Amino acid sequence: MKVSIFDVAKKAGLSVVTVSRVLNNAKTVREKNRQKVLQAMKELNYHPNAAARSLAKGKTGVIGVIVTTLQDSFLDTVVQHISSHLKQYSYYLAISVANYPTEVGAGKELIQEDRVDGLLVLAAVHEEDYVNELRRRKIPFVLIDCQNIQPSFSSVLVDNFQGGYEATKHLIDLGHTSIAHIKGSDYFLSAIERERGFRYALSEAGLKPFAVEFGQFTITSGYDAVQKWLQEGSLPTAVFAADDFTAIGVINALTEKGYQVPRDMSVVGYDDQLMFAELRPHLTTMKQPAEQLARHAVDVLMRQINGTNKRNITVRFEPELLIRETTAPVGSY
Amino acid sequence: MKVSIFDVAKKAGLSVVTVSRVLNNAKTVREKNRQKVLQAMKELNYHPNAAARSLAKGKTGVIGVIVTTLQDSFLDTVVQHISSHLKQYSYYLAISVANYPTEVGAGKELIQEDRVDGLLVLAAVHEEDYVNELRRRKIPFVLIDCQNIQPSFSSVLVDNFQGGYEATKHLIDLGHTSIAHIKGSDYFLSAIERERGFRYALSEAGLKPFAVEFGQFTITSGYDAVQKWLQEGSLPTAVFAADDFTAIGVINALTEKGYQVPRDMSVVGYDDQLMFAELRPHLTTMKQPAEQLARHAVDVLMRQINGTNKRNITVRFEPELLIRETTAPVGSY
DNA sequence: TAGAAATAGTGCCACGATATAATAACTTGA
DNA sequence: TCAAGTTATTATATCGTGGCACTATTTCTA
Repeated sequence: MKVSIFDVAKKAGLSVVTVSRVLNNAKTVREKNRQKVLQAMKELNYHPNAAARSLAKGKTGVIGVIVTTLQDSFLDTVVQHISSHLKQYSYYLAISVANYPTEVGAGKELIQEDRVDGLLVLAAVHEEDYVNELRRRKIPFVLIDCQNIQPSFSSVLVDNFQGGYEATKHLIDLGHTSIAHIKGSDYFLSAIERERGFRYALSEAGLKPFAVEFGQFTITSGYDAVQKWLQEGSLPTAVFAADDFTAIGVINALTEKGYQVPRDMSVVGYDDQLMFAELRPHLTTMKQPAEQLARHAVDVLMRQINGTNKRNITVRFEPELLIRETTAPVGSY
Repeated sequence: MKVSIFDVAKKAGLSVVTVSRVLNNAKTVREKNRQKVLQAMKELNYHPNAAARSLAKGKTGVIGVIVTTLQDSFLDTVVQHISSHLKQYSYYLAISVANYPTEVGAGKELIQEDRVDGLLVLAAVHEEDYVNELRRRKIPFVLIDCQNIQPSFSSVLVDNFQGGYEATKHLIDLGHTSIAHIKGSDYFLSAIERERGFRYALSEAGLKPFAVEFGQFTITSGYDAVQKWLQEGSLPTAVFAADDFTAIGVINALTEKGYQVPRDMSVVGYDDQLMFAELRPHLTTMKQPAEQLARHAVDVLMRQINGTNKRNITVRFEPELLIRETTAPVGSY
């Protein structure tokens, strides 16, 4: 029923081994025979069985991706790029949605049963234990946008301090002096770093924050901050929000009260979430280089798997400021 | 180095077969011995090798999911539910992001190399050929929210006609008589069905549409429709938007021009996209039962794989109207 | 306590490919 | 033309597990 390598060999009038050679691009096959084999494979519509191959080679051709949620366009984008980039290496993608904090040991089974040759860990939070386990088992892995920046791990991430700094600098350059920040959850290093960048930019300019509000990367965070300021009686002229959700919340609250952005307030977000791309006014935001991140992570992982990697390195990419419609020079209206 | 079933057998003082029996939950193992085996497995931290198992059993324990994009919260949610529901069956998830229309034969390799035991096809558009190929190869599959409703395929979907009908009925019940619809791309059956539901509800009430505008499930679609109406000089009092993005675009355009929702216009969306859940005013929308959909699809697929499924059935779920803040009785302000 | 039923164990092959090492077939040069 | 060297091919063992057909042992039942 099922065509195996034997059938191909028979049809081509050669041995199984020769067929295997062709499959694995071994050099020592006469061109004429190679053609015969290819022809036979085609006619029989033969495709090697992955399980048998894995068993014999000790490699699966599968990469596992551990991700806490798919409900985030930045992560989705990264995953999508990982997927397409892996294809170039003829690798497949197995996804384990971790659902933190319920499942801490996500993807464990993938490793234990030797289902994957390597792992990409996305945006994990408390990954130390997990990662040490991987290390102990000698499973190649690369951390993407994780907090753990131990130099002994392969890791790619985006410079959040720089992002916070640039976003704030942009507002300062527009002449704003009354600038607030709405933080992300302190739980995430990214939030802490962005705040640090914010504070640094201000102090560099000899300014003090109008306010620094708590938030959790949600629309509500931005909405509530504005409510609070209104109740207290005064608004800043500019806000650096820890992410696009927060920024949208800010704009939403302002619009609802009859204020306009950027006339009454300039707002900068973070992430360039696709879903908000079309909302008016178009959001000025910090874009993270998802594709670069994905590509680099995959490349590094592949080198680790092939053993051609010398040492582990943390690579830091720069975010990019996208100036759109929610920021304007102070008092320009 | 690597622990195999032999090591476990040795440690437990039993034969390999008995260990294998324990692994496969065969009945004929004395409880005492089963414990001995489990104990040995634990101590050695043994886990069966997936490749060897697949090869021997002819099953992989992996389900493939074909999806066109991860940038949609409805699909994401479905995938996430699939993932967690599969765990109950001890199955893993391999994802193939199709990127329609570039890659039509997505996931082909998954099948050809016997990497999966079955497939879940999400929201495919022109899947006839693809699906026929699956059928020919006798790969179990279930279509989720696909257009193809041939009764000979297993398929689960949400009743879009009903959704369109209910959304519109809600507006009619609120007293609206000037109701418009902004369509989704005609390309999708879901869009066509929702429009049909819309028209049916109106005609049932003896009403005519204020307008039916073209759209493509985007924020811009909604935004542009409002712009157009404003230019033409009059607005409907209510709008049924083909999806939440469109609805957000409508609200966005209105707010920008100083109109308020629902004071000046009632708006109903479709999908209950998570990302908009916190936006004010909270969107009245049609929620699709993502979890039910995922659960049922997985169950059916499992039954197909186990051969306990008699015949293929199309199951249609009902969407649910979530009345929130963007709809109000006509003239209530 | 015999006999039936449940439980364990043995050994061998299959699964579909690759690795290894031995063998065969070509080249090449003097 | 033939030995030496190189390239191509093949037979066989192997990867880790499950299936099968029996046999051996233990436990339960009447």
